[in-house]
Amino acid sequence: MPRVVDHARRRAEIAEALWRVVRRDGITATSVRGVAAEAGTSPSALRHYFTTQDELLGFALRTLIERVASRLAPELPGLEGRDGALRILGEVLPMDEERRAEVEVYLAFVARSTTDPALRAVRDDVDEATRAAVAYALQLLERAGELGAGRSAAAEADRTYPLVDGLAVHGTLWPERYPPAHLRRVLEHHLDELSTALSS
Amino acid sequence: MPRVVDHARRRAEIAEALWRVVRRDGITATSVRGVAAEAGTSPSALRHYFTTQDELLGFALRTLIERVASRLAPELPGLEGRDGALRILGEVLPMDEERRAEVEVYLAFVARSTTDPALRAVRDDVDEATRAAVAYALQLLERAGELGAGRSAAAEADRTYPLVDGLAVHGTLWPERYPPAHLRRVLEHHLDELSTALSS
DNA sequence: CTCTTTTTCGCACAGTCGTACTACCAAAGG
DNA sequence: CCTTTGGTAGTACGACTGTGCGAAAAAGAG
Repeated sequence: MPRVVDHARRRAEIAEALWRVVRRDGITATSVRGVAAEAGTSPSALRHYFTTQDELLGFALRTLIERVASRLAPELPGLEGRDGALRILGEVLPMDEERRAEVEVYLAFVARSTTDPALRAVRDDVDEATRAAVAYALQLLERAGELGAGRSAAAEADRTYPLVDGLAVHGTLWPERYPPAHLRRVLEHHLDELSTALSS
Repeated sequence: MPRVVDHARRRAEIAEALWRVVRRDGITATSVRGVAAEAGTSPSALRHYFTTQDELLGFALRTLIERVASRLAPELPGLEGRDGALRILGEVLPMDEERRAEVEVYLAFVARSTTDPALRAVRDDVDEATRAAVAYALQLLERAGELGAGRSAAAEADRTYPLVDGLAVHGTLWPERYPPAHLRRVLEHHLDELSTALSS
């Protein structure tokens, strides 16, 4: 066997290089040559790991999603009550620079995914997974009795999901106007509200 | 005087052609040649109205925003109470195909605006204007006594704005999963909530 | 008619894109 | 040592990009 290289690790490194290029130049100006330069290699070497650009883009997006998911998944079984719900909902929010970068890259991919079927499929999965995560957070509240009388976990999830997504977008696009403290305050205010009884 | 052409109208037509191209091919694949073909002219003729591509993109985005704003502005003074608030908040939501198209194009521009200073400025203005519109809607509720006791119009605006924006994004990206009826139901549920007293 | 001016068209230039192809290089097995 | 093979680099090709330039067309003024 010749020169051994960790294939999976190399692909992941290239994906991370792509994220940096997308953040710096935008997804429109993200080229195979640019990513190769950022990763410190040549376009030809890059093509050894990804035969086509679409494959590279798809892998980079899927890796990004998996990174977020794998950060939340392991501790998910141990979560309970309001703190657990906050932990879940807060994971999507850009509370630090790392997560802000992730959302920023993701937003660029979302725009592209409207006209790219492969990316579109990933986008649909992300929506499904996020919605499920929010629904689970609401169930944690309900189970802990932190959901006010007369409230439906499903109905409140329908409202909480777009709220959290909207907060994530705002916090990512305008971090000065909507800093982490603001996001947290709005989210906590919302959870406070959910704990009160719903008077018809 | 030679062949007279309504300059402003022609520019608007070209902008609309650009919107169609962005929806069809994505903003990444939106080229001067493509827009010219969609508008039924040549790239050279197009260049007579927009000397550079950045100028074309900026004008198209600004025109899109003005279109939404001019639809809401005239009837804004006459709006009152819950119906008025619903009217304002509903304007941003993709309740019909036309508005869904607008939001879709806008989302494409948002992605681009992260790396384009001129578009970025417009994006910042849109955030400011939308936030002000939501705040105004909340004031309408407050003035009509439809804001529950103990509630602050400002604090509820902080929560309502990302909610509406999130609903708009969801309804645009996944119109089958989040159809107009769903958006309206979630929004009304939220307004119902705002009319109740806030128990500390 | 001619002249003038706005609009349009065709062509060309330099640059970048994705990707195919070929040669080279390094390291492990014999 | 040599051979084999995964990885890398260079180069090239055709297509497409934004944009500049010069000529043609078209219509009102004289």
